[in-house]
Amino acid sequence: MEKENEPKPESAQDKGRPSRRAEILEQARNLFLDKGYAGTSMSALAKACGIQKASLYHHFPSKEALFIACVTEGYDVAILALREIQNDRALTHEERVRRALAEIYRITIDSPVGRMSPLIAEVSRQIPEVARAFHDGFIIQQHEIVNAIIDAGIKEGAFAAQDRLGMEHLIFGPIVTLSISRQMFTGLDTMETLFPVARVRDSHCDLILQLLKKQPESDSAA
Amino acid sequence: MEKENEPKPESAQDKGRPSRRAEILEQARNLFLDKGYAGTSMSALAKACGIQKASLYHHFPSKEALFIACVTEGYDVAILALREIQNDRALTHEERVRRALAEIYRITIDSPVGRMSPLIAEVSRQIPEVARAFHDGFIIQQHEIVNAIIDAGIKEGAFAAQDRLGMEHLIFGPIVTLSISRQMFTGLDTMETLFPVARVRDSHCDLILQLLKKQPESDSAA
DNA sequence: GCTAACCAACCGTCCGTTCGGTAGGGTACT
DNA sequence: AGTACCCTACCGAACGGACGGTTGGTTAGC
Repeated sequence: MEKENEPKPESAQDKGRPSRRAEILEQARNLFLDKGYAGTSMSALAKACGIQKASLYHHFPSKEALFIACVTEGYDVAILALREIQNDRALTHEERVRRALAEIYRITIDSPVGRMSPLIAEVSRQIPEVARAFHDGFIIQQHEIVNAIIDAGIKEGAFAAQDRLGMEHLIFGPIVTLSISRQMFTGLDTMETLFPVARVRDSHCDLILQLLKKQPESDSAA
Repeated sequence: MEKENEPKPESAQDKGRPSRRAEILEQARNLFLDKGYAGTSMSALAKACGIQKASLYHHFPSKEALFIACVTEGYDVAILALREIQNDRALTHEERVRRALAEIYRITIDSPVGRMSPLIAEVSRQIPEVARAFHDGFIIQQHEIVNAIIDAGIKEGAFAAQDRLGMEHLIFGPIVTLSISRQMFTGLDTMETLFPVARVRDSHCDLILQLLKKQPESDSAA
């Protein structure tokens, strides 16, 4: 029951039409994000797709396999956009940080993949491979790119050398938390006051650059 | 069905014994945090408490009411500890920030209430009052206290005036995200490398204080 | 005529909830 | 002292319905 989750031969989706499989995945992502994993039933998903429940099992062997596909298929393009910013030689170091930050905000708040953190936290105990895939394929990639961008700035003298781990958490922490807060507090009147994307993003970016551009405090050089 | 959720007369728990109601709440919190809302069944909860499922309905009118009690009962003490730090006149401004940060880390990562963000994100659409209660009783309180601590430092010239909204997100963002990441990636080998509580906390605190103690960049004076 | 795609109907299980009942401690009236 | 009564706490059993998953059969395009 645990070892039958081959990710499908993928041989039939190169036709021109959007393919039922892709539509199922999109509807499933919406439902999972809205109701959680256990709160989403295969019957409800079938109804949302306008097909019978049994037809879902033609495309995916189980609910679990379908969920894994939801998580693992889709963050490649997100990472690709970040890589392009990382390798864009026409940008200054500061501008590259600004672009990368803006892109991570876009990914984490607007795209389904970015909004899946609470969902993965929900199922991480029951389906550990989901956490592993999300970690290796998404989190690690993002952290590596940001580290490389900052390292390049330090090597060329544009940035001060701050503590690596602290800077990572200072960059990703506010973005992930903003995304989750906006999911939690959708509909509350104070949502746009406390969690406005554009204002937080700009202010966040300014503060990060203050830290990167300043001379370190003298202590803890290493 | 929505208006019968009075928090119980509370007249019978002043006996010496720990009260069944409190034990149900504790077990429920553990299960909800582990399996999610929809993933936690009343049968499993009853078994964890060592009583019959029907007995749960003697103490709580429904699963939903029980969950609301789980969220709303318990963060009073957490907020109280923060208030004490805020009002401790013996501390320097910098030391007060360090203590407050450390306390928020403790609350958010160690206490059940602090770890409930993904859970609330899961049910916020179906039970909006949970999100409202968590927001008003926990999030807003914490933000107010941190703002007051920083304002006091600014007023006495100890801190530079940084953008309020950005600083809030820079303070709470990494903590909440660290808590959720540690829940998501429990069991992964890189967990303690990428998300170690003590190291992140100390580095985070240093960086925040760098921003508070430095002179602002000259632009955007309010 | 083969096969991928789809469907109606169904399986056993578990869900949240309800019902009726009982054991026991406290009053209160006789 | 006896007993009738109530209340809290709990239990066993069952409810209707929804769950994830399966079956066997039909359709439609190559």
